[in-house]
Amino acid sequence: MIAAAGDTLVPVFAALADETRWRVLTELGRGDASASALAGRLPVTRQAIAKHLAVLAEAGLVEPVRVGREIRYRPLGSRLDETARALDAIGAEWDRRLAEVKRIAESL
Amino acid sequence: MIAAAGDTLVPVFAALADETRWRVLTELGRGDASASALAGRLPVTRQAIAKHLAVLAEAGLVEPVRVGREIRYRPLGSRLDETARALDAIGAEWDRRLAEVKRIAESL
DNA sequence: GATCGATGCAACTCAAAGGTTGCATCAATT
DNA sequence: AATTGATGCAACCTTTGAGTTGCATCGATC
Repeated sequence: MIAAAGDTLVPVFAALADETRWRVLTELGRGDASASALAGRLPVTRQAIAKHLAVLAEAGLVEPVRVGREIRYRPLGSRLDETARALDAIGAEWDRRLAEVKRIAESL
Repeated sequence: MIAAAGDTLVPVFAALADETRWRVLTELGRGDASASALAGRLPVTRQAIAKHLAVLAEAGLVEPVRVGREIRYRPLGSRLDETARALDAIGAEWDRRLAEVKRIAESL
């Protein structure tokens, strides 16, 4: 089960591993916004924002919503929830193994 | 609160955003191991493994344990737990905002 | 239908990161 | 003390990714 981590999770972590993308996500957390709108609030060009949004969309963290002639992006919590559960499971397994090692060590 | 994500979390995500590091973590999940031991099981050199372990240790995901003349590494669940909780909180906030938007939209 | 604001695509630069080879060093055992 | 297996450091190569500029295109409004 832990081996399945690499399949879908790595792109999500890669998407979350960039400071600028977090600023994008934080802005989107205040309300859906287009690439052009985001470019007005962050110190990077619109094209850079567009690339970041593509990465985030590919990872399933945001969703494009067409509004008139612009495309707004909406943050999706579901993928974050899945990721959180996966991390919880792995962390718990590590802790379980560590506890077992300690138990055996103490029983000597 | 969501702005605090970038401070400690980004290095963790960066550490988890690499396929090889997941293979290292998976191996460590089977039991503590040294860089040399891991190099024997994975298709990369010992130096590459050492770099990965340094990244993982810097992120607080593994911990070095000296055993005789070798240094074994142990996976730590605590940092994963923290990360999972942070993701949960952010995801919940997004969902809350989305629900509110929908509620307002329906009340028109 | 002309215009204006928005997105889309392509080529380019630059720095960071994964990986390698080679050599130095350190600690435990004999 | 000599040896052997392990870690540590440094230089180097190559690929990836963030960011830019420039131009093309598309869609809504006037």
